[in-house]
Amino acid sequence: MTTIKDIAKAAGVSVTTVSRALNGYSDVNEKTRQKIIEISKELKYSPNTLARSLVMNKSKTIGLLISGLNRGSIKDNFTFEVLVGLNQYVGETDYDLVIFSTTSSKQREKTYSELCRERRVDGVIISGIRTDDPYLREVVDSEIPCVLIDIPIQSDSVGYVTTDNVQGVKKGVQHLIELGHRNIAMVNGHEYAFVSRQRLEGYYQAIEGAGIPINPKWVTNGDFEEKKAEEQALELLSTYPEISAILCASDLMAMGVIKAAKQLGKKVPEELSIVGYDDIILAEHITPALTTIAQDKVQMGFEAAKLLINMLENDNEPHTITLPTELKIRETTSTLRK
Amino acid sequence: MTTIKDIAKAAGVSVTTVSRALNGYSDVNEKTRQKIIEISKELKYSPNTLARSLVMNKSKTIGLLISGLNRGSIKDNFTFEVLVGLNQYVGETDYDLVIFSTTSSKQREKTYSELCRERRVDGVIISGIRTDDPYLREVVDSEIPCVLIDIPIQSDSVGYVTTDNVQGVKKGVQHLIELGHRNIAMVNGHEYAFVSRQRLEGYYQAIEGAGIPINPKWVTNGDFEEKKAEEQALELLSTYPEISAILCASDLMAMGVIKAAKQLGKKVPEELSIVGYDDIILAEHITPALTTIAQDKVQMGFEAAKLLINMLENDNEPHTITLPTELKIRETTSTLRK
DNA sequence: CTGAAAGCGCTAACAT
DNA sequence: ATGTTAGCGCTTTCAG
Repeated sequence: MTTIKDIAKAAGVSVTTVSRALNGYSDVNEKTRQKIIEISKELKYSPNTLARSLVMNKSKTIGLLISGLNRGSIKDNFTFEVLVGLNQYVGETDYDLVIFSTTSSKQREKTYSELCRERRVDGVIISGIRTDDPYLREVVDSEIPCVLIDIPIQSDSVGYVTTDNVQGVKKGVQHLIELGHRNIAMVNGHEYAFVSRQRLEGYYQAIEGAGIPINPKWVTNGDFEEKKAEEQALELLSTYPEISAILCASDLMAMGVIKAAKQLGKKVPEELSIVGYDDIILAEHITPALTTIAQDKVQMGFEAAKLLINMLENDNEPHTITLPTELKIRETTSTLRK
Repeated sequence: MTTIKDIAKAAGVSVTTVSRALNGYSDVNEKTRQKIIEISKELKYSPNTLARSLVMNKSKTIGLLISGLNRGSIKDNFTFEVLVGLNQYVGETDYDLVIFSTTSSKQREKTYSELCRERRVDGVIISGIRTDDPYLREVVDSEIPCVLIDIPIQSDSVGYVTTDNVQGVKKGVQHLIELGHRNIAMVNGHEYAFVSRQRLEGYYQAIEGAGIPINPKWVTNGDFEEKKAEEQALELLSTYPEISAILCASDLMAMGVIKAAKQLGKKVPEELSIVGYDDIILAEHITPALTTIAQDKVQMGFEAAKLLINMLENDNEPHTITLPTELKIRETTSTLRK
């Protein structure tokens, strides 16, 4: 494996000059540079980024702490789309992404900062972490630049990108209200997700905004799981048959709710309108196609990478980005049938 | 940032001893070791893997060369599932995955080996590459251990994991034949994919095995694209209305074919039976649910990682794994209607 | 414009 | 059982 030493020898110069020539410094004779470049090509030289990182104390590497890289996250490919966005932006830079595997048994034997420091990543992107995850506290305390996805925390070294969850749900609920619904329930995620709190807030705002009294019993948690949501909906709809519409905090849960409706012999959307959240691939392909609040997951990844690299290179002030959502009206919502 | 030097100073020993103590060497007094470990905790020491990699000449890092990390690959989440499998296995080891972003404009300015050597990866996993990709030749020539997904090439340093594509398609076609079909067309991928060649072979074997004459005109390429497959099917079905069944080399293409059938007013499966390949998430959720040849993509990723790390650590001989497929009979195939 | 020398943090002979 | 020394490949003062 060729090193700058080899090149120096071949060119009859010092390693210093080789280093400077290859890195485009100005204070090197253009002829010398050309010669060095030529020789380095002949010798098929590639710089050793490890050595460079060691001395420069930065690795041009971004760590990925992503919980959704497991079998359970395949159906809703939120994680993948974020990854695509990250990759898209990072691909245009000289950074690389390293995946910290946190699925394993050994996962919690290393603290967050150990993980980062060992690999000497310049920054980190975190997605799919719960608010009660011990790593989260560490992130805030740590000096390492970090961008969170869907967790609105910020400091000098941490920023975030998220979508406007309050507005999102509001749009969904208002759509139902416009269709004449007043008995609107909600199947939310769980209390350890920031987005769930925000989506609940959106629900309240929309309901109250329409002068409809809030019934806390009509709000339940489905843990973002299809099965759990199905069970919750089953109970909800049996106990309160007057419910005519349900807003779900994820499309997967909406699919569970559709199953519940089917079991109870309630036709969707004639007897029960359903709104999902996310706009996963499945949403438009199931029957009936799911009305949902779409968020651009690829964009989220893209912006997260952009934000982090900006923080790394320039240190711009506002480290936060909130993306809009879009209501996609499809076939699971219709006017209230008396 | 604490280094072993700091620890050495604090413990009153040499850096060598610290290094040995921390790395579990036997030739160090147990008391000294305990003291060193304690101090290293107090000082919140994390080893610098960069420095270690540099001197050991291995990085405990696996490079990922994956073409399907872009918007176009979201619908069929083949890539993601492979990634999940990779992550699952790698997570149990002390390796990390680094994603080489090849989506970018700068992508082809670096050769394969430059990419690998710069980051000093110990091995590489490649997926989604075409047979005419210049990287492929480099892989074979290169010394760097590599596992290919779905490309049956092997040497001392390269292995592969794939599924039994011949058998897979054979099962699909035989299923159609058992249903009474004889006029069976095929929408294949493209000539730059090994799997396409193999799947075509499976088609031939099954057709000939049943004593049905082969009609080359009934085999067409859809480039693994939904839209392209739709167009091809449209032409095929218009020109040869006697075709009663189509085997597709991917589920996405099968969805295109379904659209084509719809346009021509052909009912699926009553008037046209369709078999897909892959068993993507969508397959069982669309209406009618797609009969397809399933491959376990997560498993593929898992085995690929396992294989590579085995090659890295032990150098076992046979570097190849072929996984089985499974025919999933759903709603797009039925007995031939006269 | 170029070179000598130091050092990034770590491991690995080779003593002792 | 422990320390000394050298060196991995690179960048970066500091001199010249």
